[in-house]
Amino acid sequence: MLLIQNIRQEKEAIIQRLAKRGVDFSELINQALELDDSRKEIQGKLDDVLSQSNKISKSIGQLFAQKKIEEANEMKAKTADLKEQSATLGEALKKAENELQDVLYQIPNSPGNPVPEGKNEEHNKTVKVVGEKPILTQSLPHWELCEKYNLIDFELGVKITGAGFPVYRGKGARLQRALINWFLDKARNAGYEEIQPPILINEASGIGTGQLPDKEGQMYHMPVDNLYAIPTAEVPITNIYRDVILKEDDFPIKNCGYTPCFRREAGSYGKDVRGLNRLHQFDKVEIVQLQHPEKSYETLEEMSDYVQGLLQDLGLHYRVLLLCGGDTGFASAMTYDMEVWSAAQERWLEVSSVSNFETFQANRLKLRYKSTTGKNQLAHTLNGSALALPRIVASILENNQTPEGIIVPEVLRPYCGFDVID
RNA sequence: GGAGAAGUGGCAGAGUGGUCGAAUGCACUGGUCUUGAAAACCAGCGUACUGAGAGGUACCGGGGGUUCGAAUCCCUCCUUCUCCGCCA
Repeated sequence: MLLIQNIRQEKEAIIQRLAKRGVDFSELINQALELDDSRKEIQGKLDDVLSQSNKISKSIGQLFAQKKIEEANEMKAKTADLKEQSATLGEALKKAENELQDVLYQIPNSPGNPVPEGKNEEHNKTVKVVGEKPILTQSLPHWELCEKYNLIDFELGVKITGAGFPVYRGKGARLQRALINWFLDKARNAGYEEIQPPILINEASGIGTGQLPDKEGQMYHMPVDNLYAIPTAEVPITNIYRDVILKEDDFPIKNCGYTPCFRREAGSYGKDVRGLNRLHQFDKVEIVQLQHPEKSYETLEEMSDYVQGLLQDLGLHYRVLLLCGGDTGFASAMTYDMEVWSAAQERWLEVSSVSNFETFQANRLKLRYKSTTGKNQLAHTLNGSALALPRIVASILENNQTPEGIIVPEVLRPYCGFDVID
């Protein structure tokens, strides 16, 4: 959520930056400002009324103390009108606040300066391409490789749960575990504290990171206890810092965590969701940083470099995209996507997304820090996948296939306990 | 799941209807003193909205109610603790 104070101060600049998303938000912005004006006006009136009635109440107390019962009762009569006014104004205030919030919830984060203008993925900017397309003597897609080597059984998952819930087995399961451990060890070596959060969250947490109230359809919901299955570890980990006031020298806070992730992915079908490309349940190691506003873009680069280091270690051919305004997520100010080349599918697969949310999440979370001047200010939050497993597994399987079997990347061998999948 | 107790500022802990946004202690920050430190002493020390400012308003687990007035009374939800039951 954007800060109404910022919208007020830099209205035109924000409208301009938002326009990079390919949509004109000036109307909503104006609406927000008008609603905030009326909110202020109502609050001012309400405060006056309350102030008067507080004064009267106090004097009634004093009169009682002095045993001036009659005078006190006279004063009581005066409050009836004020009471009615404060009830009316109180309701009006609540309404104004809710309306303002509704409008603010509809406004996405305003893109950072380097973000290119554009409506969709066609306008994303390729920042970097690393490595080369592997030349394969055979090129089976990963779903065929999974079957051939008995690594992942998609049908079995359908039987147990439904489509999008694969069963990993044998070397397939071990490869999963190896990747998770290796990712976590790398993150720890890079200074991230490992977190094992709950994978079910309450409503307040969903609101804190912006999944609620709008995107509940994308999460699995357990109505009996009103809990949601997390779509990413970002949700529970970032919510650790909900309603928290940090000290300035706490920065940077670096957390990582492995969790399964659950996404309903309502509405996606077809070739794009074949095999591991899109799942309802998958594993991911997430990295999260809280940073001082002046350093968050530096940190975004650092996190992007970190994720790229993982891809390089795995020997994968990848590219880095700077997402254009229209393709940048609702809450993000700037996002890099890392895409790995899938040799058999002959397409790029998104394996990581690293974003700077600036104060957009922190505002909802009420995540602040006390600056050296003693003032509380919103912190910046960033996160990224490091990494999501399914597409990494797909790329490793496809790109490393040989007639003799699938060659396990060297860095994973100590974790897997085998060199080749055959 | 059953029975009981409790939730107050960073922590501890007073406060059971009226000058309580809240005593006191610890912690923290600044100052005096000191070559420096400690001790002692003095001062400051929650959050948010609003106002040019003085100030005003709200917040004592969350929500609702009673009252002229609620940290204090009532209802409800949540959480924690103790005992019992069940159980990885």
